Amino acid sequence: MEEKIHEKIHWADAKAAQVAADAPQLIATGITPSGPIHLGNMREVMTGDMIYKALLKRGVEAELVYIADDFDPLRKVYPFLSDEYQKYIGWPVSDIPCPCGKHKSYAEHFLDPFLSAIEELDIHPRIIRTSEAYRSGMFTEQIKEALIHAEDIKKILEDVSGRKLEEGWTPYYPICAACGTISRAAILSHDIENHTVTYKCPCGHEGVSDYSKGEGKLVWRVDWPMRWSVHGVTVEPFGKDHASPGGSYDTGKIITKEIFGYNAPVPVTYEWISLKGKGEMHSSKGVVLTIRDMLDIVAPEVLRYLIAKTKPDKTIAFDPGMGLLRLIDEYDKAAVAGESREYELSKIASPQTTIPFRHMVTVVQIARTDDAVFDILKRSGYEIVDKDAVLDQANRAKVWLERYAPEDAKFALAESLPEVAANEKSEVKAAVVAYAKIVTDSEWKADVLHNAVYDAAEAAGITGKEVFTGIYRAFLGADRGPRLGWFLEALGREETLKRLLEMSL
RNA sequence: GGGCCUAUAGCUUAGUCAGGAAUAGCGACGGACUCUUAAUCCGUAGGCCAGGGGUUCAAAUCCCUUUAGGCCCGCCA
Repeated sequence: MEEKIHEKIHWADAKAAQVAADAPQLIATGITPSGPIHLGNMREVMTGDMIYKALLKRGVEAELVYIADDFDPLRKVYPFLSDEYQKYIGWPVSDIPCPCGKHKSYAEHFLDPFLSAIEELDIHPRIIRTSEAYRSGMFTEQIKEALIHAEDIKKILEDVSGRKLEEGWTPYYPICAACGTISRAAILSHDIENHTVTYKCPCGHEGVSDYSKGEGKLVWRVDWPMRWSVHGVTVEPFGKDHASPGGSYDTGKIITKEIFGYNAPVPVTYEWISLKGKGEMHSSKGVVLTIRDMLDIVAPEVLRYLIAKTKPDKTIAFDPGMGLLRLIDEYDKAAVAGESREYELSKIASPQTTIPFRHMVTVVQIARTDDAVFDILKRSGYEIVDKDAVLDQANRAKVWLERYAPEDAKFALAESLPEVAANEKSEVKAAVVAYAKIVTDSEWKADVLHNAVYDAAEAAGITGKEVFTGIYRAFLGADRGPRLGWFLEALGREETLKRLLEMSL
């Protein structure tokens, strides 16, 4: 009897259930720091982290590592680089000078902000730098095997991917002692005893490369399966580009088995994240929202929620405008309900506020100073538990308004009575002034203030709409604005009355 | 050219592996709160499951095909 059980299993738990529970698991993630590390890249690390947490929850021993592929060569002068970088093309990014001069290398320049960002996201992997791994000699035996079995590897690559490699192909690329590039140098001889090869670089230089000292690296399609075997990787998320048949996972699976005697990790393929209206994110094309950019406007748990709620094989079209507000609302709801698995995987131990982000967006547009933010919030009945958390949230709201908010989410408090209000019809002016009188002594509460509008309108014999518009014009010079009662509550009695009474002139 | 993935309500999406009455959220619409004004609560509508064909008692689900978009096969992680 096949009963169809439709209990919802979160993708991270489903993946975690695929691995052996009785053996320690190593989840590997990795990115090449050749440019700004963006939201799309972050999906890899977050995906790994969620599976890691799902494994721990199942009681499986697990570790998360982040492998920084800083030994990869710079491929071209990206749009964000100066032309001077032309001369570093082909160099390992760990050996290229930092663009800003503050970091040890080009690689660290991009790695540093990324590593601090993932800390904020409550992701704490062990960091492995490929350049250090190669130079430590930990791959020596495997590189030796790869060189010895170059023909076998070549055959696997040709069979599985269906392409043709040139005569004399080897999986090892030395770093040329003369030009510094990881080039397709021809390997002339291999001294197994002393783990060295002699090569002839396209630049003309002939030299010796000692692979126990990291004087060269394996080509990606061999490098990857080699690392699985050395590090003991059992689960690995990677982009869909690696996942196609004949792609590097397919070839890696066979290479790691036949050359290195190791079983390929459980694959987790993930889709790209695109920017709504702007297309996919590519650091090389300059279409990028870095993780730092994101954390400037979104709390880390919300970012985690975005990844947690979307299965890895689904494309995410991220909308940093109104879509972001929706996402935050959705997260807040999930947080209040407090029981979904998505929420569990998203929440982190960071300081929280109870203030809805949408409200904060209004508040920061009224407040001129940080202190004013606190005053307004207190007036609106919010308890300030953690001042720093509130200020963080206020800053995110400000940055959001500045960079991503659509025009109709923004308003500006006029310094004095706007012309459009001064020229208001006399009935409306009278009603607005009447409104001011009604609320002068009433309780300063949003719903009270809001309802009083209707009273004033009725008394004046005009519609509520006209009074609303009149009041918005008085403060914003616009016909619409944030929900009035809540807006005035935030603004405060004194300022409200002062401005409204100017309408009587 | 060869291979693969994706397509479900206006939007986001569950369900596809193991075929058995189409999920949910947002939005829209309607209502409630003395109330159209970025809130809350309640309710309603909205889908030939991309198109076509087939297998089956039964298809979003399996097979074939068409269309649209994406990815890989250029050693690029």
